[in-house]
Amino acid sequence: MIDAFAKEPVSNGRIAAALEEIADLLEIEDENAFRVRAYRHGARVVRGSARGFADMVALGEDLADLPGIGTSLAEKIEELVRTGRLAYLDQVEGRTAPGLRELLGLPGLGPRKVKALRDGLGITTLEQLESAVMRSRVRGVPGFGAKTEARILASLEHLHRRPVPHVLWPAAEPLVLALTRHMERIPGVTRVAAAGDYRRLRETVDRIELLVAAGRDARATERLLEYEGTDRVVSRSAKRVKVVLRNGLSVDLHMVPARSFGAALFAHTGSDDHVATVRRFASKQGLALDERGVFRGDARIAGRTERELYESVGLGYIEPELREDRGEVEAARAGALPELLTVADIRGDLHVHTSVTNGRDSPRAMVDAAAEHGYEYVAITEHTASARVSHGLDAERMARHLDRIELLNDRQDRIRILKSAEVDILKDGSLDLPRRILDRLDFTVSAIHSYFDLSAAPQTERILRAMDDPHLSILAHPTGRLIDRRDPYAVDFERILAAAAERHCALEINAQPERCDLSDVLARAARDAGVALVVATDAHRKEQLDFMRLGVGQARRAWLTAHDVLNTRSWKDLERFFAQRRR
DNA sequence: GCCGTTTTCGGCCCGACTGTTTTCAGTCG
Repeated sequence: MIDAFAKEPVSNGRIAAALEEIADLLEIEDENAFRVRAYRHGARVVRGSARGFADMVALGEDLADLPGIGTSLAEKIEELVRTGRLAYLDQVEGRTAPGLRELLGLPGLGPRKVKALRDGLGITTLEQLESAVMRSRVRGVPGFGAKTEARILASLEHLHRRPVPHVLWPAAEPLVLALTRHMERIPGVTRVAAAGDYRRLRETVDRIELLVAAGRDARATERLLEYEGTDRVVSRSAKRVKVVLRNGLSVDLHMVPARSFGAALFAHTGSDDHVATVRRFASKQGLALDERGVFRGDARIAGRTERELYESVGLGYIEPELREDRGEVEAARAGALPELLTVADIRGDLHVHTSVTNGRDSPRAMVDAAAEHGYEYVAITEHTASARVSHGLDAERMARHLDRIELLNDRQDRIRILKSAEVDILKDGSLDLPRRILDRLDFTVSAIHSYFDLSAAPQTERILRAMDDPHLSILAHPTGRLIDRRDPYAVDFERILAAAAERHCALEINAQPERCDLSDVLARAARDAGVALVVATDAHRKEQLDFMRLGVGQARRAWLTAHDVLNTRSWKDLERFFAQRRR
């Protein structure tokens, strides 16, 4: 049935991009804002779905049953999936110029101003805008003045210099910590907190949001400008200052009174959708919720802490990682929020490399570092031979390596060293070690490192075949994506999940910052499909063992509890789980 | 365009900030 449609199924990403483009173009046309929002929301639903919309269409499911998708969006998505085209998008594109969407991306330019530029000066591209700004023609358009013109020029120059819209979470962390320390040293400052994507542990961060509570004369916004990493000021007022750091990341600093700190933290932590949903929930009860607090009429009934805010509207406290409008508000109302995994629950790291293959530190050093983390066990998982670039071990070298690991284990009793390997899954789905070696291992971490561009059918078969081998215990970095660098390989993920659940194969949440693989969305789908998960760092040097915090963060974003994650268990229990695979 | 224990029409979050069109529209978060 699925084959009745186009050979290359239309991806969720492509559907979402089409809906977003319609939203952008309609916005420029000054279409009803709620209609625009409906397209944007639809795009988010598609992008956030673990299931392929193309599959759902192929199975004859009614897309309009999904929240945020109505009959109109459902029809358009089906058309796109079936034909690869979307007539409505072509139509809207046909009446607008292609460069206009880029103009919308400039700070200070919204749909109305973009429209005014087009109607007034015929500007439809960044180049035309730049030329008009240079000749001071923009200030002649109604609604524009010399200041706006100067700001546009600054934005354009900035655009030429830096196409870096975001950083991976761990790159934001030292900046957040340094900024926090800088602000905390200012006399009169009583509290500093980071909010935004950073606080929600999103895999990437495109802006640092910092809240500061201070006495009236602390002049905290001015002091931010003294921070050595500050490159330039974008905007500034008594309550808010926005700067760009030397590395290109922007920082928004909000001055907040202590009595509103919780409400402001809530509002700036986001996500926007979560905040909107909680606000709607409050308003149904006759309560008004904004950055200052929760109000019944003129009376403030909450605002000092987030917990107080949630409770005042009849919800349990919702952890930041859950605030994505993915059902957490309903769960909080029903008292059904999960008790999320914590770093303290983790008893060991199951994916660690050493200098024996492509790691930096010796096995001894990695084991010591793992012991210092308080772990009960650590698995040394070297690459196998076919992973040539990683100096992978062939059968003979792996045998000698395992001898040495056994020796190392005997010589210390701080931590149990597990014998494992990151076994390459070859093109035909077989594992890259002979059975006699695989039998010596406590378990394996198996992964794809080659032929990323197979189409979905053979790639899926390859992985299923690998899972048929009882030696495959954990499928590592299951989608192969590298954030901003490489898309996930094409695969029928639902079949992978079904097979993993049936065969007791665990799936990894790989905590390398540019992997975060599985993603939050897919990890949640895996859990829902009954698949056991592992959070592991894939550390190649001892400091990288700290990536566990990021991996646990992604697991929390996936609603996982300690129960869902295998490496919260003792080795004895873990061994029992892996033994289910090998009769 | 979506949605409904105020259900098929009429809402949909809203206040702060900015620049400019001097009394408020547009943008942002």
